[in-house]
Amino acid sequence: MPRTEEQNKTIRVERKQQIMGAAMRLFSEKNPAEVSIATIAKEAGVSKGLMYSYFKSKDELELSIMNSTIDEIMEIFLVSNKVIEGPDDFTNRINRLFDHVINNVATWKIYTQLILQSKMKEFLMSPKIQDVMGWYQEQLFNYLQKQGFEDPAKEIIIVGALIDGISIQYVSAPEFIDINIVRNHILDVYAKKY
Amino acid sequence: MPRTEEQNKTIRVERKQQIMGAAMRLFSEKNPAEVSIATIAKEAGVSKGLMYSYFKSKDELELSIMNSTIDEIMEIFLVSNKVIEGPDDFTNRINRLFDHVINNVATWKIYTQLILQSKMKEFLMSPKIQDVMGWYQEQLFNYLQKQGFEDPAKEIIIVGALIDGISIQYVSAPEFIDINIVRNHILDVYAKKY
Amino acid sequence: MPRTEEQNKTIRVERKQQIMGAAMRLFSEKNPAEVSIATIAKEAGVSKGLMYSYFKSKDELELSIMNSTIDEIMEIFLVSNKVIEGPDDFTNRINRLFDHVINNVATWKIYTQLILQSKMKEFLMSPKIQDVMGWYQEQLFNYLQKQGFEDPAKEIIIVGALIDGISIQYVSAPEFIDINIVRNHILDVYAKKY
Amino acid sequence: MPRTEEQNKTIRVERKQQIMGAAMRLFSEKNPAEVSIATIAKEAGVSKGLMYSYFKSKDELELSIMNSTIDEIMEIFLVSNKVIEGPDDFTNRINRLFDHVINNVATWKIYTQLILQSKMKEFLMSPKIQDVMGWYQEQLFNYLQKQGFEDPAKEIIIVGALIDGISIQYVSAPEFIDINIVRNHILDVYAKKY
DNA sequence: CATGAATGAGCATTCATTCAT
DNA sequence: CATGAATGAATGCTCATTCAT
Repeated sequence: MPRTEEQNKTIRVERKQQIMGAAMRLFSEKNPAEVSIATIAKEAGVSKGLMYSYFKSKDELELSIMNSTIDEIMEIFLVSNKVIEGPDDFTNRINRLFDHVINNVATWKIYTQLILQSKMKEFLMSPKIQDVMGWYQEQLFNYLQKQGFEDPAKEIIIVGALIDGISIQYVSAPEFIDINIVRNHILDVYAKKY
Repeated sequence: MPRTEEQNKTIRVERKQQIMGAAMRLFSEKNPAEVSIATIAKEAGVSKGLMYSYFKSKDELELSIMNSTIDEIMEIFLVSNKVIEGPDDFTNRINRLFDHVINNVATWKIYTQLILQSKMKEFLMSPKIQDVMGWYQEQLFNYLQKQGFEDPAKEIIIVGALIDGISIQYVSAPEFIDINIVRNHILDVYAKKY
Repeated sequence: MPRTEEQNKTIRVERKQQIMGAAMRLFSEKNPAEVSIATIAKEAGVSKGLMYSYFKSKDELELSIMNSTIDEIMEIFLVSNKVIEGPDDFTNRINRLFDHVINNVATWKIYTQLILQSKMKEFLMSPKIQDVMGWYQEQLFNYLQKQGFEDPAKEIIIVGALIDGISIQYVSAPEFIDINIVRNHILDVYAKKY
Repeated sequence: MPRTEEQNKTIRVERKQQIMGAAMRLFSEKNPAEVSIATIAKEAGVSKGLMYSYFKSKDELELSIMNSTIDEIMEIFLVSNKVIEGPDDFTNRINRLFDHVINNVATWKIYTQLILQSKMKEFLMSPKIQDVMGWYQEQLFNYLQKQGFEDPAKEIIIVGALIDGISIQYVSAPEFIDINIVRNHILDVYAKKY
């Protein structure tokens, strides 16, 4: 008795995640160029041939992973598009972000590798990303202004550098880096309630 | 008559730099794994075969570039091993560092890519690197203590994160990032003269 | 639907023999070092890439052929491990051997090439080979003693030299060498019935 | 002061022998195809370039060695073209031959490798070689006839097989083979004085 | 005569992709 | 939907050969 269409759809979604999960695990340890389709297939527990039923090419698989990684990280910042309501909300968001870095080293390793690739530039400059980023910076600007910072634009850059810097250090060597020192510093400086 | 040994040495030194320069240019744009020896040879204007007269393997070439990149960056920090004498000296060092980032984007792009590679971990943990890093942190610690900071160790981490963060942003998209905002921030906070 | 495991096994066994057959044909004419994988693939009627699905490397292919050649030749001598029962049995064995040389020039060409390779020495000195050889010499010794030869050990060396010598001559130029003269000589001298 | 033409000629002859000697040493251990010109040059203590002033190509070098090896071995048999005068002369020739095998394993290793190569066939079938061989077989025939052998042609084949067989065994593993057993056997059978 | 830097064709090997089953 | 045998283009690397010095 053949599977229903519904069942097939479920299988397809599961299989796709299975494959992407395997690929992410491998890509976080090695460069995509150094990970073969055969290796990914084995890690995912499927045949090489089946891979091509889910992704037209290795490039498309890489792109899918890039997209879902970016999406995952964007989601952290967005919190469903709501405005930053005050120091507590800001604190929550920062905590969410740092916790995510700590709990998803693989994702962030991929993310940091990605932003260094020249083919990512166009991607990061795409309207979608720019929109999210622009909106987020606006939120931060308003929040920091409300908090009494003279040059909120400058502070945004500083916070961004701090987060990027400590994240890259952390994913490079999680066992040697105390990421919370920077987290607390950011909260101390930018989430003080007056 | 055959070339003198002197002449051959000169040729070999020049050629080697020619090849390493070409490789650095390409490695800064793409992952080494995605850059073929043939491409490097063409960029360097030499034949594929000659590459192997200067580097036993592609791996050795990559390693050479890793080493020279690390050496170059270490040199920025060391300033002939002298202690940090005061705010002016600190300012000079920070300027030297930021100027180097601005003028050597390729080198720093490679550097940031390198620290994400797992095979680099052992390298960065090697005594040589750890020595330099340890010595440098000691210098910074003493300087920041003299400057009146309560928790110099914390400040070192923050400055490190700031520098790493803004550098990675800058080398990713130099035309969009105003690296000097962070430079001035660091100087404002840590090089104030009392 | 995918092929059954059984079907795949059959395919792999056939293909492997196809490749080894082609390689033996070529190796019997030229030194393995002078025969490229591309040539073997063409002779076998498969793609270069497929070769590596059956043999991890060219070296492994050469080794496989060495092994199967040695095995084939050992088998000639063993005759199911039975003792040499008398002149008739001895005659049969000698005939079997000479017939095999005549009908398998390629195999013997490879065999003679092999015993000259220094890397074969350790192989020929391996316990497995030494066991078979030792057992066989013992059998011969007993037989020749029973036949009334004063110094059977000496005769074994002479017979061995005769066989090796005429074989190498025969496989070098089958059309010019009358191998049966030596066959008859051996039978005349060592299989006379009293 | 430039070298005289005489001196140059001497140098050239010496250099050539130096190179051929080095090549023979290496060829006796490894297949020519596995020995690079660079290796031969280093072993001979000359530059790669110089090799080409003495031999137009690697092939020509191999051919030169083939020729000189064959010449050297032919010389053993010929003894200045004199007829075989009797058992003592025959004994001397056999001894000369066996001693040469024992003292020139490298040469004989090359020789045995050579006769298995298909490109050697035409060489061995060349008039020059055939002449020498023919003449030598005639000598042997006459000698053996005089010694009272019924079928000298058959004996020639047997002696040839014995010598080839024991030689190939000896050069394969000199430390395990007692070549003199065959030498004595040949002398016993074919150099008995009546 | 002598050197070794330089070349490029050729080789072993890998791997994304296809396709018969 | 699922498999893995098969392909062939591309890659790292070697090596005979050339040639400026």
